[in-house]
Amino acid sequence: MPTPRQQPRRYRQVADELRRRIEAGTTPPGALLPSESTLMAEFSVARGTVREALALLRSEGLVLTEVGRGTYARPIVPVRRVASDRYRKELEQVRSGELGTSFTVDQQVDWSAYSLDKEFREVPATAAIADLFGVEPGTMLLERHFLFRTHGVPQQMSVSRMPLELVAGTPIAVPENEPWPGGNTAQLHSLGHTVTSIRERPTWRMPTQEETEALRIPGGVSVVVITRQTYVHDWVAEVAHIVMRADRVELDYLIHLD
Amino acid sequence: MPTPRQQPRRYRQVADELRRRIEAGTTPPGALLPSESTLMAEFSVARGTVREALALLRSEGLVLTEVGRGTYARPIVPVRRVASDRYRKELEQVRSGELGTSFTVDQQVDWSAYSLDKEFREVPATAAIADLFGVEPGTMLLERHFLFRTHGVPQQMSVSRMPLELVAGTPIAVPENEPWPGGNTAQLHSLGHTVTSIRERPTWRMPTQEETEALRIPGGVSVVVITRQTYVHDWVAEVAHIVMRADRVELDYLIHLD
DNA sequence: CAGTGGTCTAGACCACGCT
DNA sequence: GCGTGGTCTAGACCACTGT
Repeated sequence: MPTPRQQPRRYRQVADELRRRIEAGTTPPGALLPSESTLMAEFSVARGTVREALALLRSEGLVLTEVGRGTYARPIVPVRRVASDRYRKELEQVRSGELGTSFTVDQQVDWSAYSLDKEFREVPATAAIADLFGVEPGTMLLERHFLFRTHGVPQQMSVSRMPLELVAGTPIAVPENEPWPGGNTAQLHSLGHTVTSIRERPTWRMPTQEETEALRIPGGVSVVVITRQTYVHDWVAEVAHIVMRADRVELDYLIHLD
Repeated sequence: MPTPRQQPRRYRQVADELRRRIEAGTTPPGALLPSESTLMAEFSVARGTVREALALLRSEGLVLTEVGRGTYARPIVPVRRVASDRYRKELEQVRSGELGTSFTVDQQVDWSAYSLDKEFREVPATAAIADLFGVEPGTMLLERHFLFRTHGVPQQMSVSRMPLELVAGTPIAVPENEPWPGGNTAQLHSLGHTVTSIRERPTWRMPTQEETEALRIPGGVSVVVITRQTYVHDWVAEVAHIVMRADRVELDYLIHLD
């Protein structure tokens, strides 16, 4: 039996007290915590100890840190539900001729409230991507990089790829046609292909430097990365990687059994 | 335009070099990295700097740390695919009378190779749980805590709840009947209810102390938590929380559109 | 500019795993 | 018992954010 520590670690004591204040509402969402030097004085600990305590709270998702500004309680933000039935809705919209994309469905924003940066490239498939498509490595792809914003705020980065052979010379290969009403589903529909299923594999990790800058992610916040394969029967028509702030999304998958 | 740093941070240099060694195979999976004091000497930096570098690699999932042992490159372990069609398979097994549970389906292990700790409680529904069931807070539930192991190694913790009214006096309320061939699906089937859909909401976070101990999670590894609702038409028959090591699972959702 | 967090140093004592 | 990482102290200089 390990002897329980007589003295709980100081950094945990500090973290516990700060957590208590946040949960009690003494430090309401969005409010700045005391600065590191203030906390050093308040708890009579070294700065390293204060920083350990704050790192713990960051890893719990309770606080965010921004340089020059400070550490603050996680603000309440509307969390975006990324539901599996969004693709069904998208398909219905396409068939009925309505506007929208799965992005606008998730965000519940008007089509007009979002904008995106886009960059198209023609690249050979890496081994990993070729595997997801089920083609030979080196097969040429149209790779489309997007940065979505709502009301000017960056929300989502994605890379979507389609076989170049499929889209070369079509309106899909023209960046100016994005955003395309109805999204991928509509694009494939315009080529005569109806999406039959979508496979999504979500993973979580810390953001890369590029992602931190592009999505303006504060310290301690991780990202969700969804690897998506768009199927037309057994054929993979599109492979995408979608990156979002983990604290702004809630994934929701409904599995029908009957 | 911010001036790019002339001198990259030392801890990043250390992390970059260690990362290079791992990716180049110089430090193969499972191999110990040099100890912190060795790294201090090798790179001529203070211990805090070495520890920052290792913390970065941990957050990237490249290395794991265990006290008294050291920091080592992440070993290659068979990753368990948690596929959405596991419930379909389970339902088919139940109908055909075969043994197994979705856990054994995921793990691809024999029914006999796994064991579990179990603890049953009768508790009133908290507000959050009641909301997931769509009942009044305080409604009595049978709460079943499980710790699954394969070949003795802890793999998964879960808490599964069913309305007490539904299961009181039935074999489901008897702990000795676990593990129950066919799992939840079979249990509900035995009461005359056929599962029609499953809703899963996955989230990621750092493990609690309890989870770290129960699942023997090394430093830097996070957990996946799946909130599951088992539906019989519009009625929620079960609410579960499933906790797994994030580096040992790959979530895989297939969304049928036709 | 003052104040914030980011990085870095150079010590120290401790709990834990292995042999 | 020895070496590992975990925790803690007390300094220092820097970059970034706001006023």
